[in-house]
Amino acid sequence: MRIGELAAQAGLTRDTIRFYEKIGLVTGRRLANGYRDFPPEAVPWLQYVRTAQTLGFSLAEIAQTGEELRNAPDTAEALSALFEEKIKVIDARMAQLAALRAELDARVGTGCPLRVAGRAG
Amino acid sequence: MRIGELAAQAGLTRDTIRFYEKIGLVTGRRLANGYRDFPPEAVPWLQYVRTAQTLGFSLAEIAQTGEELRNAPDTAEALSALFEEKIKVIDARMAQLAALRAELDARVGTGCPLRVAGRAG
DNA sequence: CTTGACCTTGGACAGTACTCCACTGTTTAC
DNA sequence: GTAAACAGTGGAGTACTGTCCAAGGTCAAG
Repeated sequence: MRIGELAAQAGLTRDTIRFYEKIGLVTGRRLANGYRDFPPEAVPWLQYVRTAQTLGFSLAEIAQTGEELRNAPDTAEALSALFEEKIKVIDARMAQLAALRAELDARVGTGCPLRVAGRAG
Repeated sequence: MRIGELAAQAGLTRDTIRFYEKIGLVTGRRLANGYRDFPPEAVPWLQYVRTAQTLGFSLAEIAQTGEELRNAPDTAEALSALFEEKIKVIDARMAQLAALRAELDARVGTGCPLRVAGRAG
């Protein structure tokens, strides 16, 4: 598919996709006329990019994930290991969020001003 | 306390703290000689800032939270409302994380390449 | 009174992630 | 064939979040 359609389906602008291509976040071949031609998988991939991004991963990190996936041997194990690694990161982040949530929750109903308790130091 | 001590205790550089002061993220008074003088609460506050930041909140958002807290009437209700609002944001973010985690978890053990399933659009 | 550690300011620079623009080429519809 | 919609490139500009530097002021110790 061409860049306009990908942009529409992924909810991005053409400029953003060109930028993503420049930094290696998406790859596509070129048609004879010079137009970019993206595979259909680019759509869910860009959606994944968006998700990962809102979770605090930089585009460089996400691009590297994609790179690793492309370079990984076709064994399912490589993919599984990568996914498990990501899951660990996510779990850590969720724990952080839970801690912050508990902080705030404890303060609801009290007049206690903003002082983050816990390991100060 | 002066900027150097605050920087050491908060694990930041003096430049970063000056930058934070410039954007209203921390406030302090000035000594007669022009030196900044921060209250002890600045330490846990900056730790909170760090936490909130890694969770995806921009410095502007965090600064606004601090602002609202300072401007809030001294009723505990205002604080509670603010905290509850933040909790909602955190819950939403955690839900996102959980969704992504489930995505990845489902793919562990399968050879399924990176295609984010679900509401493709 | 000098030295060194600390502080001040202003401004330049950097990395990330876009966003916009001008100018040009290609395809599609009429 | 012409206009509209789409595509290409290169480069400038923006917002955020710092980071570094130069030139200088302040303070405690010796």
